[in-house]
Amino acid sequence: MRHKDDNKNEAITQATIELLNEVGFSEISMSKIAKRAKVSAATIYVYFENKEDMLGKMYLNVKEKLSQRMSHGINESTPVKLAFELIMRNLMAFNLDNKAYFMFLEQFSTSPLIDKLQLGGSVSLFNPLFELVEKGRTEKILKPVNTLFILSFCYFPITQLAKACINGQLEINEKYLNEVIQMSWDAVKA
Amino acid sequence: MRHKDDNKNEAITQATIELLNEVGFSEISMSKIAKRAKVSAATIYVYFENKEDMLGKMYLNVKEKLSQRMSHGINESTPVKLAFELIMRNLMAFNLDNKAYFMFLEQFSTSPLIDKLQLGGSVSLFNPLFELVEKGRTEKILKPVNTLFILSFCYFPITQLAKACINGQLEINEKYLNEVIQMSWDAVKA
Amino acid sequence: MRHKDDNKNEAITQATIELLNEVGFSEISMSKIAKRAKVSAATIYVYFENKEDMLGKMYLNVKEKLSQRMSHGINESTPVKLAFELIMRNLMAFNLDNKAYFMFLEQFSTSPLIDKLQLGGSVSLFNPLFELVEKGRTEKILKPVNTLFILSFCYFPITQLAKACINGQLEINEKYLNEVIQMSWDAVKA
Amino acid sequence: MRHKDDNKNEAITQATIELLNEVGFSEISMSKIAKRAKVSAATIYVYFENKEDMLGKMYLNVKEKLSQRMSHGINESTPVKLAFELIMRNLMAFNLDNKAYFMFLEQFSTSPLIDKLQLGGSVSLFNPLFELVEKGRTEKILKPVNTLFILSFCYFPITQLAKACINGQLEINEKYLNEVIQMSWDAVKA
DNA sequence: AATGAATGAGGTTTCATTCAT
DNA sequence: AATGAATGAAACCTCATTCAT
Repeated sequence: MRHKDDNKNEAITQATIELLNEVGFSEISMSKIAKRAKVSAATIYVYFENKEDMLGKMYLNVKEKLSQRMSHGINESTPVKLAFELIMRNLMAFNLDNKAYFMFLEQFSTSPLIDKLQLGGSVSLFNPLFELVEKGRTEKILKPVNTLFILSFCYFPITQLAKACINGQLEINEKYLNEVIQMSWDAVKA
Repeated sequence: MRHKDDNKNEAITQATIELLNEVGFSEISMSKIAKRAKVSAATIYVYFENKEDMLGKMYLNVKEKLSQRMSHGINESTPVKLAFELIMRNLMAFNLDNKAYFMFLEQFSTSPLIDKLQLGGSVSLFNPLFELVEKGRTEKILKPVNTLFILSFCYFPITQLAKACINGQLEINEKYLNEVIQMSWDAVKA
Repeated sequence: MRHKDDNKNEAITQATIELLNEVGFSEISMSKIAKRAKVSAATIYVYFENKEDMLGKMYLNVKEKLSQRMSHGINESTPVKLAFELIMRNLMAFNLDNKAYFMFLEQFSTSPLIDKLQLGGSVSLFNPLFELVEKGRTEKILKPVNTLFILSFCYFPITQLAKACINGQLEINEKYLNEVIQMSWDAVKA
Repeated sequence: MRHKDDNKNEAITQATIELLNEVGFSEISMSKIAKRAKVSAATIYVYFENKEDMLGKMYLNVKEKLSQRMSHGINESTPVKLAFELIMRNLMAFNLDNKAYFMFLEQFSTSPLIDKLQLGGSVSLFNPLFELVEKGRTEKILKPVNTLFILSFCYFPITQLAKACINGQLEINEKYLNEVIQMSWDAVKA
């Protein structure tokens, strides 16, 4: 038998994410993906059970990539405030470096598919950060509010900045980044 | 000539928004919409040019509804801080009262369709609020940052709270609402 | 709106039955049927829900045709023996006059589809004849055995003769017909 | 070179016959067969040239099994009437003991495949019995009619009884068996 | 011998849209 | 205005088969 060709799997994933960015959920199709990935449409079904399975696996895959990048350079001894800033910088960097992944996640996370496939809420993305928040709260550095709120202020404002930069509404800019980080910090700090 | 029947138009809109919430962009179709709205698929083409035209018009329609509700009870003499709080409360109320509209907007706003149809970014949503931010800035009540940032902190955190409530992750709760409003205010205040 | 075109329905039915005779269950396809019937494949779905629905409805349709022809010229006053002979002659005539219908029924009646669609056993074909058998039995003209057995001897031997004629194994022949009728009668008579 | 594995061959045959019974000609496929037989689809092509070849060989194989069982316990000195009865009992026993084989034969024998593969009519099944009929006719025990007719009355009525039993329309029953044998004998005896 | 990978062809069905009434 | 009929195009997916190991 032949080996499974990692290039094919990768080509399919890449093609899917690109297409989803270009045309959206309503217009992607297995044959368009196959054509872009330069494989037969039937080949996709060697790697994935069906379209849903494919999209679901890709979502988990990309979310994992973001998740790892997000906590890069942070460990349990990192001071809370610094960690908070680093997470936001990591997020910004990931989103700008991986525009397609980023937009894919944005689109997927608002789609009913996520519930249908029971791929969990966006919360799970933050799993490695829960301890950090807990620590910040006991040290009275962070506000004594629901962890979800803290994480929201960490994730969404910076994500909006990234989107504005990608759309061309705003130029990418260290000053902007610092402003948003400061604002988010003001929101969550005790 | 007979009149176009507003009931039919409304039924089509309602059916589309419901379906988009239930199954997502990849699974809606003109015939499913027609069946749900209890009209013939051909009837949809009496009211809209084609599928894209239909979705685009609905998006503008719903966005307008949200936009109006958002600035409800606010005028140029409303103090900045109060106005900020009212906007957030209005947003929360709209999202919870109009779950389907809300989720429709969320889904649409991340889709490439929005660029294709040139329906403008989410900025336009805030048009009536630009003056308010300007005023806050000159009065040194708000931070001297890009208006987009101020509005981001006004819109996204509360929206995430609404989503968490709708998903059942959090119960709806005046305390939560106050906490998020306070956090957002801390972010934007000078 | 347009009228439903009876010609189209008929063309689809005819094409299906012909093809099933020519290539069998494993090789018919909706697109082959459409091509032969000179309609779009999508048009078939205007008339039938899906392939199974289509085949099932055709089966009932053809079975009804056979059923009616079978009891042609017979009423409650027809003497049992004559009626028995007439039924067999009617069957033979139907099968030879409607080779395609006949082979379609033969093929369908051995297929698992018939159970899946719950189209009833071949018994129902004989509904109008049950009374006749009952009468024959009370008059002690027929053997006092299960009605199913009587009907079996009425239906299957003559059907085999028809098949042999169609296959070219035997020429069609009044003598043969009489022989089989006589044999069947010897089997069922008291 | 390794030997072909009889177990695999057997598993493939078994899987095919089971599936044909369960879903019919229109729904079997090489991959379903492979999955059921727990081999790779490619393995089937080690044993058979292609799908048609496979089905054809299986048909001949199963028909041979039935053919042998049918004349079990009979030799040239067996009296005609007894032989006739034994054949019918053998048939009944085979069909009930080998439901899947039986239904497979029924389904295959009405399919156009049988002509396409030129696997001969059902006549060949009776090859070993032709002499018996000849003998019966010269001894004036059987009616002086076409051999095909005699064999029809031997095969089809009892087969219908078997089918009715398998379908659950009738319980299996020595009395029923005797009745049908008697009826068939009345049909063929001089 | 045995098999997972790979695929072009084709399967069934639904699509968005137009037509005729 | 409203709609059932009709359809070419395209959707997802499975098919029988071959290839490379």
